[in-house]
Amino acid sequence: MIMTASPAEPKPLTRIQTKNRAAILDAGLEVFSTYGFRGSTLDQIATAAGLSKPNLLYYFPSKEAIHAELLTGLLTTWLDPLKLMRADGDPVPELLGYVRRKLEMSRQFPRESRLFANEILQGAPRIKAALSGELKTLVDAKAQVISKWSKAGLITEIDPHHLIFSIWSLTQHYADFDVQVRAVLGRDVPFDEAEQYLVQLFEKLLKP
Amino acid sequence: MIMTASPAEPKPLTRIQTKNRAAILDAGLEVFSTYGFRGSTLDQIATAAGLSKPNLLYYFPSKEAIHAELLTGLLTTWLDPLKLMRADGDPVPELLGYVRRKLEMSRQFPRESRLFANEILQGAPRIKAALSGELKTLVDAKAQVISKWSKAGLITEIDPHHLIFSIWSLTQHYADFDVQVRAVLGRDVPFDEAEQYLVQLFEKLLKP
DNA sequence: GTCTATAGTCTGATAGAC
DNA sequence: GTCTATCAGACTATAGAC
Repeated sequence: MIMTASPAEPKPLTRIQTKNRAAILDAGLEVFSTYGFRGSTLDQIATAAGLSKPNLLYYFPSKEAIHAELLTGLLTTWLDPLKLMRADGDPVPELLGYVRRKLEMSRQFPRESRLFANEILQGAPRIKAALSGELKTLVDAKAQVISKWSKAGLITEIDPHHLIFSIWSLTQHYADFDVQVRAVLGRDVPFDEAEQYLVQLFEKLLKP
Repeated sequence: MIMTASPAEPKPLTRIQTKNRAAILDAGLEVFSTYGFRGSTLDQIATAAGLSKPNLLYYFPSKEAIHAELLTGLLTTWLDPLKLMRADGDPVPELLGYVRRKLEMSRQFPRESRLFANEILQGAPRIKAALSGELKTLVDAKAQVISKWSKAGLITEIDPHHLIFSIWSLTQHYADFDVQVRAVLGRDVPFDEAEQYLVQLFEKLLKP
């Protein structure tokens, strides 16, 4: 009798499995990003995915598992725009590029942004470790780069951590508080206007 | 038999009623601001208030009623800092004053900020009307004031609505995403630093 | 792989004793 | 005014037929 010793035999997924897993994750994103983890139910997710509840639990062992897979998949995507900021580039264009990429994520992935916002707003119980680990490490490294730019006189003297926080808050606002922005403006979120505004803001702010 | 015709006889509350209602509202704020409406349970609120669940429902008819009372009470408080911005004052100090008052609310009432954020993030089902009504009216009026300042050359040319959005997002970030800020900085939220940073940002931005 | 049926728990809310 | 007891429905998750 022949058995491989590998503990993690990577079973290939059938077409139907691939399709259903994708449907569940998309439905989970929709529901979790709207109601948070505790406020979401398997019934909602199953209905949104077009599956029965037991069938959904055939693909994922638990509600936690769906949420966890969404969050871990998301973190990488979320860090990418900041990773792309290069220390050897021109400071202002590098920072403005970061702002633009981040705003673009709010435009294209508002549900992902709200999923993340919900998790943090609710105390980040499932992702706190990654915040003080992976995220802090990356932010600290990039803050050092910004500090060097400041000291070299290439941009104004500025607190690099607060600068990064302000980029996060300003760009994510248009996704996370989308309902409020639309209610106040009386029209859809004008991302092109927002981009112009943010470019104006950061160009003036960063000027030495 | 004498009966007043008044449909809303304002029964005076006993001391114990006043105390218990306050305890329930405080507990509700704590729980709703952490888990959102759907994710919160009466059990949690009752425990936090030091009451039994039936006793809690003696003071408020339903979960909705507690949440509604918190939200309506909050809206006024939330609009006040903007209302205080005067058209006949000096533009830059008036706007910086607004920024400071708003940040001060994040510092002193982070739970209230998160309650509001949760509600909006989850689609604002219980407060959408106030957003397109009362809030929009106030914001539009103040936006006109800012526009006049712009046109008179007292501040830079700027989109007034996006300016207001940016004040909201920057100040509320320190309350709503408090866990993330603390994780990245590795220490408590430094509100004094934040204030200095935001003053620097808006002074540079507003300069004509 | 997908279904029905259901176990076992939690939820918002009520009844009725004290 | 406050409690114990409890309801009906919703909840996550499992068992087992097909």
